[in-house]
Amino acid sequence: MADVSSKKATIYDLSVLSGASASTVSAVLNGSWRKRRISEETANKILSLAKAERYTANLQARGLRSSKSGLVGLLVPVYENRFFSSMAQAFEAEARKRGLSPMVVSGRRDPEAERRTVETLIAYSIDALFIAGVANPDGVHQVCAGAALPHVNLDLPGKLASSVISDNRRGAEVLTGAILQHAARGANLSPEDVVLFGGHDDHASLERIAGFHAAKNAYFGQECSVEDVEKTGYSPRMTELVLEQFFERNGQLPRCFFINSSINFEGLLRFMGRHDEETVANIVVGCFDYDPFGSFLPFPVYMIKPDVQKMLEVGFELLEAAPTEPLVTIIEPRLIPPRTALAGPLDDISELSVSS
Amino acid sequence: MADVSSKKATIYDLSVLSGASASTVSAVLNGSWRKRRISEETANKILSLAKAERYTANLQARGLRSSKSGLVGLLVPVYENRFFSSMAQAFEAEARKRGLSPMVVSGRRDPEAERRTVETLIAYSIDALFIAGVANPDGVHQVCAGAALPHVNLDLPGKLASSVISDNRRGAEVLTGAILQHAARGANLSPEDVVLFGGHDDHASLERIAGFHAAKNAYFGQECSVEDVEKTGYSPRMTELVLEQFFERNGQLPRCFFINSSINFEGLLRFMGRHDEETVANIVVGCFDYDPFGSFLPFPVYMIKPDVQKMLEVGFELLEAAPTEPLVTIIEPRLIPPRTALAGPLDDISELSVSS
DNA sequence: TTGAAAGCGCTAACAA
DNA sequence: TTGTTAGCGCTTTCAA
Repeated sequence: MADVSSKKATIYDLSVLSGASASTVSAVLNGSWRKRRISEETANKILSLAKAERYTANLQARGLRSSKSGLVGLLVPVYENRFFSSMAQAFEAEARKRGLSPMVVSGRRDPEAERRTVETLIAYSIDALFIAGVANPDGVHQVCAGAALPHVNLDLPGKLASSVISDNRRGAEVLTGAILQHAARGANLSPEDVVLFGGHDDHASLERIAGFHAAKNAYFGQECSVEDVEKTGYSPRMTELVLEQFFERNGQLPRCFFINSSINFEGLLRFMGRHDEETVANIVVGCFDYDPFGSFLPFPVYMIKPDVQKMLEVGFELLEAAPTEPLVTIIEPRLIPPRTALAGPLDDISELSVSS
Repeated sequence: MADVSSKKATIYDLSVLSGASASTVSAVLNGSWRKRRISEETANKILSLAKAERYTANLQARGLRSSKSGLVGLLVPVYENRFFSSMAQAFEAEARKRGLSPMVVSGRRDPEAERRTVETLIAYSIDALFIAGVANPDGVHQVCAGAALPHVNLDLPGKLASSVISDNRRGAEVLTGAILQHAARGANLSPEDVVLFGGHDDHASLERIAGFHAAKNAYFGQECSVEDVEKTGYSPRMTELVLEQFFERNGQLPRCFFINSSINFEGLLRFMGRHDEETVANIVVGCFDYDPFGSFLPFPVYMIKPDVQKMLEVGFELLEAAPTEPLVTIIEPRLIPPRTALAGPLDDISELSVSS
């Protein structure tokens, strides 16, 4: 019977109980016993003993000794956002699938915080790091390089390590095409009716802007030289501000919005909160990010859903392959038409019994 | 100058370089040197050496030796949800404020997964665990007890440890009152116009149902004995199913919805995706959870926002106080009127420079 | 004011 | 097929 004494059992306890040496116990318990040619008999004895004693390995000790902790990190800017939280969800699943333990941390787009949290992860000897959405990629890369930490960039490209990114250009093109087509059903459009809000000078934004312009040029059959991009960074507050300014300047909102991310979309929500429903009654929105609630707002919202699951699969493969040259893999995102609520992680589980 | 050799510096490296012993270096580097009466001079020498060598402590080794890892866990069902992701955000902030490292894991409301992930956390010698939203609290509690792991229940009460929960009853009462008042502006209501969807037999659901009924009884001035609760568990799919059944049975949706959580709300979204906009044109919704996008849907949505920040502050205090008897602390949530987009974590950061 | 030495729980040569 | 031994990097008595 299991000893109920609070202290956790160690391989030494099992060594004494089983009569085998600590190293034999160790080998049995970490699975390397076949290779170490330990008899099935002793293995079984130790295994059942371990179960009886509720043995679980001390992963800090194992990590210290073997200099690999089994921890993998994911750095996101924030959790409170459908894109990054779904990324965290996929990351956790993918990590566990590989017997690794996920550690998700948030850098809050603050270069200081980003560096510090990554340094902390390194202090815990994480084996690898996935980097998604940082304010200062160079700073983080530098820290990784200094610690010789394998890492993969997610959703943003990097020079020092492999990257998995969405097809921002093509996604933006498709998204822009969709809102143009939708809006054109009602009335004639001119180039200044179609404006992009959000983004900055990062790679993703620039690609999306390029795709946005490509689609507009194709639609209008000309090089549109109007000012149709309002950069706001990844800040809801700034997006709201810029929208207010636009509204004041023009007396109305543009007919078609391309919104660079759900974070910027929250800026539009704030604008909506300060104006009546008429103000947004006729707009058509395309957002480069997916949020099920965003999909049902009182105007048509087309969304682009990056394939985070795929991105993480590829990311882990890249990590394992450890190519000599940094590789960039581009993953196709998916256009989500208005009024679409996709299934999520909670759909995979067994339903609870239902009473009325 | 710092050695660029990839291997990380250890206290022994600094010991050699400084001429002091490893134990002295250790004491200086972990801050216990004043107490150990080490001279300011040697301390400073070692400190500057450490900086030059870019020394960072190996936290696995420290943890192994001192049998406290500095890791705190948070178990949530899923990330992809505004409530739990804001909880993760607050948890991380609160943990770092205390010099601890957060590890957030998702149990996917799967009793097996919940146990396993908690066991893994324990294997990494986490110092404490916060438990929020599990399918099988008993299983998890048992694992914690077996490892003598201090833990705090969040958003659900538990017998074995202290709990911090929302005032579900009062919140539900306020929320129900708000939707009743709103809906009454248009037409006369009868008890069967006001229906609760979601939840199960867990404490939170039961309290919310009680608050819901209290508010209805107060409004209608009578004990309403109508069947006005449709339990669906915390499953979008099941919620959708039950809504479809309701719709088929009655030829229309109820006028007023009380939705037990944003997870159930996603079930309503799916229903909406399968029906035209007319079907939901006149409903009034109250949701026990806050989501900024949910707040702007094409019908009035009142929401209750649990005060996760406060819940976590209290949670950590409870952990530190370690009361002999489990304590239950109730935190007031906040009613959010329709069309409200609150500020979030990204608003605290410095804005990027903005170009047009 | 500092150092020597033991050991946290585990892994991995190397012997036997 | 198994055991012995020497650490991984750190903390912590205990002595000096």
